Parts: sequence; structure tokens; C-alpha cells
Amino acid sequence: MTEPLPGFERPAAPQRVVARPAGRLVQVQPDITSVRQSFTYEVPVAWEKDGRAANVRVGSLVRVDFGGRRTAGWVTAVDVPFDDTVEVRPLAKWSSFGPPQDVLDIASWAAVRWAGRVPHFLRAASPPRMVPLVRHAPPTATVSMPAGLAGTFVDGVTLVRTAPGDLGVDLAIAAAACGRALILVPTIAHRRLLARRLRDAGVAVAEYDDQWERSASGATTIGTRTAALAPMTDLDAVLVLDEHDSTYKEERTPAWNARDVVIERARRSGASCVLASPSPSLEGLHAADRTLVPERSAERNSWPLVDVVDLRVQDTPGLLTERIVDVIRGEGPVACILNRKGRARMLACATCSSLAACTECGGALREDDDGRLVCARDNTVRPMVCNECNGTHMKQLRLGISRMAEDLAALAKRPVVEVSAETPPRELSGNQLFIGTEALLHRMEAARAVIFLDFDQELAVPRYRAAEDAFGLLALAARRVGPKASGGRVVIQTHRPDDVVVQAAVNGDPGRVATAQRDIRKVFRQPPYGAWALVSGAGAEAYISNLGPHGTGLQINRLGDRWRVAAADHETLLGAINATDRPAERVRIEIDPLDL
DNA sequence: CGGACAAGCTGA
DNA sequence: CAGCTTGTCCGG
Repeated sequence: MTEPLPGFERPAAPQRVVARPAGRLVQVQPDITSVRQSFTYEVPVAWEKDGRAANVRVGSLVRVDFGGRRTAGWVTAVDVPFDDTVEVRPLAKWSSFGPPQDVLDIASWAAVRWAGRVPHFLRAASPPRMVPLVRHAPPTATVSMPAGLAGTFVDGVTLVRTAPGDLGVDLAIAAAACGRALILVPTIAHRRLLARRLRDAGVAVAEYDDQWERSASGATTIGTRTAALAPMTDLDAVLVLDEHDSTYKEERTPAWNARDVVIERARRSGASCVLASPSPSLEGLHAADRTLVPERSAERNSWPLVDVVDLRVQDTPGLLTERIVDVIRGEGPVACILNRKGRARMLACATCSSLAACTECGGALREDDDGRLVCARDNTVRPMVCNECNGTHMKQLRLGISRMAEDLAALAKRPVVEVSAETPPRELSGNQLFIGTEALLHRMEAARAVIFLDFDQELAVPRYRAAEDAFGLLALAARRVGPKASGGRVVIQTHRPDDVVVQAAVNGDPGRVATAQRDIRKVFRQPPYGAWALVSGAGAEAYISNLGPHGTGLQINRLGDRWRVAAADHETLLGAINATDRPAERVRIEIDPLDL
């Protein structure tokens, strides 16, 4: 920059455009999804007199005039410097206490991690009803550490493989004994049960999000997915029960995962983090610094007896085999599981009963319009010929559930309760014979036996997580029937009795599934050994072309009207995803999709 | 998100 | 060229 010539000095600094307002200045993030920026507002001077001003804190919910209308928003910073170039308006209203600084920070982190918008996360982190004041009755953990668990809650992330029937009461008490604890469970029923047991043990409990205010005051917080954003600070312990459960993943965009959020919160607070599950996810194992596994014989005995019915060698056609007759005729509640999700019809050889499977990937085959066999996973096509015996005639394996219920009732010589989503809970109690989809397993409390009439569908689902999910279902069945000593049993009917998932259940040895899956996922760079984003929606194609310039290190695959974007790690993937402009049409971006 | 405004399009 | 549509920008 050269010196200006005499007479051409630069004008003096411009006059202040606006006068400094009298009140304190705060930043507010409006609750408008597409606004990614905070704006400065003034705390009205009048609020200082009546004490309202003292409640304007980071995280507080307020209402502000914004762009010609009034909208809700969150205070994201207080006592910010004055910028004289823009006019500052006063806050219109103070609404409620809100999430603390830690949670605002985690919301920003999560917005990057799942390519979402901050307001989505702040909404989930906010109280369900306005909270006029937070009473600070600091609850003190008076519980002592349960015997044998002192070494579980240590620095870093620990994965604990639990017995299938373990509902985590002792682990939860151990977490509470550490101090400020945040505990995640998959269902509200599980939350209620655990909260009751903890209160009985003398722990001050907040059930999130009904008791948002209590959580904010530091009580041991128990809740489902959204509890990952509970208004807690200075965490000492984090516990995720059934960490493999898919309910931790939000289905709507942003499709964030509560388990991953609390792992990050624990890391930031220096809290010990325990992930517990009888069927650990590979993501959980990958995130863990160490894994605790039960002693072999104890774990084996914690699983029920598992009978495998080899459908290839049954005399009776169909799924109602001789082997289940005794089980369904006995006393007590029995659940028959027949998943109808994934309408893809499956085929088996009419001669040797082998399941028609893809020679490349093992996925189930269906018949296309030209009478050939097509793999649902990789679209490999081959003629209608059996792998095993070269038979050319295939039979359909699918049966309607109502028809199945009738046949089952006839075979069992007792009535069958057909369970659907509409079945009221009271009809699920009692010593009856039930038939339904896997939702039945989630809804009933206990069973003497669980029968998977057709486990092939679980094994052959064309998804990279199929084996893990199938084993998770067996672990849930094991929870419902109890350990070997209880006398209950799980029956698995399948054409693939030697599948590692089936054998892991038979031997009560979940480690086998993880070991087998780990190798496959590593080779194919599937999560968690790679990072994926699934791009769909009307604007997907335009978005993918915008992604091009940022595409270093990305692999992009078209899957019909969706695209899979893969990278070696989240940093590479999210760097590109978040730097890419979105077209006007809707684009749905799902990071770490489960259904692929 | 929704209003303001600019640029583009259409029909007489 | 008025009157309308479509697109882009921005809000304290």
C-alpha cells in the first residue's frame, strides 16, 4: 500500500452508523433450519430491574424479531462485542431455560458429523415444555459401586459384552456411583424399569425428557435417543445399554446416532464411557479402547438352549415342521416369529430344497420377469438352475401370515394370537401362542420359547449389516426366554444351519459374529472401516455433480436413484459433503446408513 | 423460513 | 413495457 498523495488522504473512519444500545448484547441462533448463523440482540434494560436479564444465559430459549416476523431462538453467546454497522434489536421475550454450553457445542459438532443443521439438534436438546427456572437441588450419589464393577468404569471407552438377559441394573448403579451419569436405553419401557430400580437403590434419577429440569440440575439421567442431548455438564460416567440397538439412530434427517454423540460427550468431559450389549456392533467394538468379555462357560450358560431345524432335510414341506410341534403344544407363552418385511419372495429348489443363493455374495435370489434368477444385492443374473443339484424347478417359500396362523393353530391344538402393530398390549400377556413379525419380540416381556419359523430371511437380507442384525434378533429372543437354567428355548428354522450367526447363538458365543464380520467389513471397506454417505431425493443427481470438485478420496456409486459416497474416514467424507453446495431441490444425506 | 428485490419471460 | 414468474439474497 503506497502513501496517499497530499490532498488525497483517505477519509476519516466512517461515522458510527448506529448508536450503541444501552443493554447487554447477546448472540441468538434463530430456530429456522436454513439459517446457519447467529445474530446480535440486546437484552432490554427493563429486564435488569425485574431479574429476567439474569436468566438470559447461553442456551436460553428466547423469541426475537427476525426478518420481519417473530421466531424462537437460542442464546448462543452472551456479552458479545458491539458491531456498529448493524442495528441491534431487543429480545422480544424470554421463554425458557435451555441446553448448556456443552450441549450447544455438541450440537455444532453433530451438525458437522451428520451433515445436518444446528437447529435440528438444538430442538432435540430443548425442554419439551418451557422451564421457567431450574431448581438446583444438587443430587448426591449415595450409592456405592456394586461388587466387581469397580474396574469397568475407567478412562476411555469400554465395551462390555453382557448376558442377553442382563437389563443393565448393576451397570447403571455403577455409573451412578461414579457421580454425574448419563444412561441411554433403547426403549421407554426399559427406561421406566431401570429408573424404578435405580430409585429403589437410592439414586436421584431424571427420566429424560419428561424430567428435563431434573436432568439439568445434575440428577442421573436415563433416557432414549434424545437423552444423548440431555442438559448435563461435567459428566463423570456415560452408559449405553444395548449399544447395538438401531433405535439409537434417528430415522429422519439428520440421521444422527445417539451412541456416537455420547461417546463424544464422554471424551470431552473426560468421563468414562461404557457400551454394553449381548451382541455388540462392530461400530461399538471399533470405538472401544478395550473390551470386557464374560468367562466362556458363564456366557454360554447365560444363553438359552438354541435348537436349529435344518429346513433342507425336513419331511414336512413348509415351515410347520415336526420339530416345533412339542414346543408349540406345551404350556406358557410361545412366540413364533415370521418376518414379512422385505417382500422379495425367496425361492428354494423343488428337488433338493436348497435355498437359491447368489454364488457371488450369498444373497437371496428372486425370479425376474424372464424367468431367471436375480440377486437383490448385486443384480447378478443366472438361469433358473439349482446350485446344489442342477434342478430347474423352484418353489416359492413365502406364506401369508394369516394362513400360517391358521395352520399353526391346527398343529398346536390351541388358539393362536396374531400380533400386529395394532394389537393392544393387554392381548400380549398370558400363556398363549403368538405369531407376528420381530416387533412381537420387542413388545412381549417373557416367553417360554421363541421360534423363528424362517430365519433365512434375516440371514439373506441384502444389507451389509444383515449378520449383525440377525444376531441381535437372536440375542433379543434369548433375553425373552432366559438362560439355560430357566428351561426356555429358542428354535431357529433355516436352510443354513452352519451360518456363523446361527452357530454363535447355539454356542452362546457372540464373539464369533464379530470376528467373521470384521474381516468382511475390512476387505470391502464397509463401516466402521470406511465412512459412507447415502444421497437421495430429487436433488441428489445435481448434488452428486456438485460434489465432483471436492471428490478427492471419494468413491461414488449409483444405486438406482440413490448414490453411495464412500471414503476412508469421516474426515474425508464430511470435508467433501459439507463443502458441497446443495441444489434447490431436496437432498437427503444420510451419514453411516444402516440400511444399505 | 419468508420477504424483498432483481432479472427474465410473455403477450399485446 | 407492464405485469407476472422465477431465482437469489439476507435477516441483527
